[in-house]
Amino acid sequence: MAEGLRERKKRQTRQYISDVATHLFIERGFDAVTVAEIAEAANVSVNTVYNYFPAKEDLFFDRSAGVADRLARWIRARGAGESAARAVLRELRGEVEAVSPRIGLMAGYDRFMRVIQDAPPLRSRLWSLQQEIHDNVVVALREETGAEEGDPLPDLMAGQICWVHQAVFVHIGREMLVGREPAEVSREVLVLLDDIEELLSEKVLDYAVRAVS
Amino acid sequence: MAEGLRERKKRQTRQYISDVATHLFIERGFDAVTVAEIAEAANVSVNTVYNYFPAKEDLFFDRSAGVADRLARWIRARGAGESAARAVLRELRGEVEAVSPRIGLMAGYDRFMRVIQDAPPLRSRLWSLQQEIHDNVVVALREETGAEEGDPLPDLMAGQICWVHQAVFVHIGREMLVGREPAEVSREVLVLLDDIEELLSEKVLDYAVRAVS
DNA sequence: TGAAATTTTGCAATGACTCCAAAGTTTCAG
DNA sequence: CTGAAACTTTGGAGTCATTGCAAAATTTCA
Repeated sequence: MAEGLRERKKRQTRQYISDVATHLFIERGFDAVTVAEIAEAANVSVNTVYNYFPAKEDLFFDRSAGVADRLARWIRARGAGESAARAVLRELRGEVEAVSPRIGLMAGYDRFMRVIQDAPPLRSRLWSLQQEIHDNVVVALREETGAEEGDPLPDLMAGQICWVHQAVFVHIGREMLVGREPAEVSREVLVLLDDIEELLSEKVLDYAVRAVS
Repeated sequence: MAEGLRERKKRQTRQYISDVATHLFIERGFDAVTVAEIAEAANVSVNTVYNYFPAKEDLFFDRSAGVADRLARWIRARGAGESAARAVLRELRGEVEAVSPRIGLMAGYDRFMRVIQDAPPLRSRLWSLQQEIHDNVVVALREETGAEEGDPLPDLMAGQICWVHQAVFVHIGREMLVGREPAEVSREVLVLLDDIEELLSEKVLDYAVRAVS
């Protein structure tokens, strides 16, 4: 089954609603846009909006699907002889470096941040996203290290690793909000990543090293 | 001026409303209690409730005033030759040890956690509380170390220090939710604190050491 | 004791979100 | 091609948090 008309239509509708909403939010702010307005602008009923999105905040974060297990994925995909933390550091560096060439990726990121900045509900959502990331990392670490049931270590390690990720993005967000240039920010973040790595203990940097096959 | 009748009454009313609300939340859960019910149970109008508390969640967290600057206070009050991180570790140990004798302090803490557990809005509030704590720590560290304007170190260090605090409380919360005995949990947390300390790098443990007078 | 300051309250309104049953569409077997 | 089954969209009514406003009650103090 390729994909029925029904499926395709649903996905399009969903995408369209989310796009329209995001546009409106960026234009006028999260609070200043009512769900009713979004529905009207997207040519659907309010109920349809709620059919796709459980809450208003989800309209804004729809594009961030796949973010929740980023770190866990990176960890599982780490190379032989590489630890969980080092894998995450490497991937982060890669991602940040990849921005310089294609700066376009970050265009508009500041307006995006601005919306979040002054909408408490959106910030809450970001936090629960962090929580999800953390939980996924814990699961990954448990599986990768075969830690015992009550072992608190995977949890602590996940905390450290997620902290790295979070520190980077909070920093990026802050800089973008102040209007810094993407290229400059990306260069600066590479330095930050070095600082961060220096702050991690050997224990953390060497946790969950994948056996060299 | 000692304190007018008006002031006293206000404080009593506030306290009473919050108490009534907390009781109801613990009895039936956050969602299952409407602000109107709380108002009625406290013999005030709904508007009066909103006079004192900006949002429903604040009714539950009113008692946690003073929590926001705990860490910052601990850091500022650290002893000569002691670093910020070590001060926090010491205070945390002290607090945890102090629980064993007076176990009463933690009675009911599990029901308290339960309410938070299944009320997303309450969890959000906890997160913003963490954020407040973090921000206060950053300010404290900046002042104590005289770090330069753009120096990202205080922020990173604050992240590590707050992580310690958070790890401890998340752990306590989880254990209490599972119905563990307070005394047992407290003993276990002391071990956890050792694990945590071992995970911190020297850099973190030795940041912002107060000069020996 | 009475006017000024402050708090409490009632009323009305907005907006997010839920429930339900009535259309409207799409799918698919016959 | 056709009609019933499955699914989506919609309208409408209702709950609840939260806000704004002006009247009513209370407290303060000269």
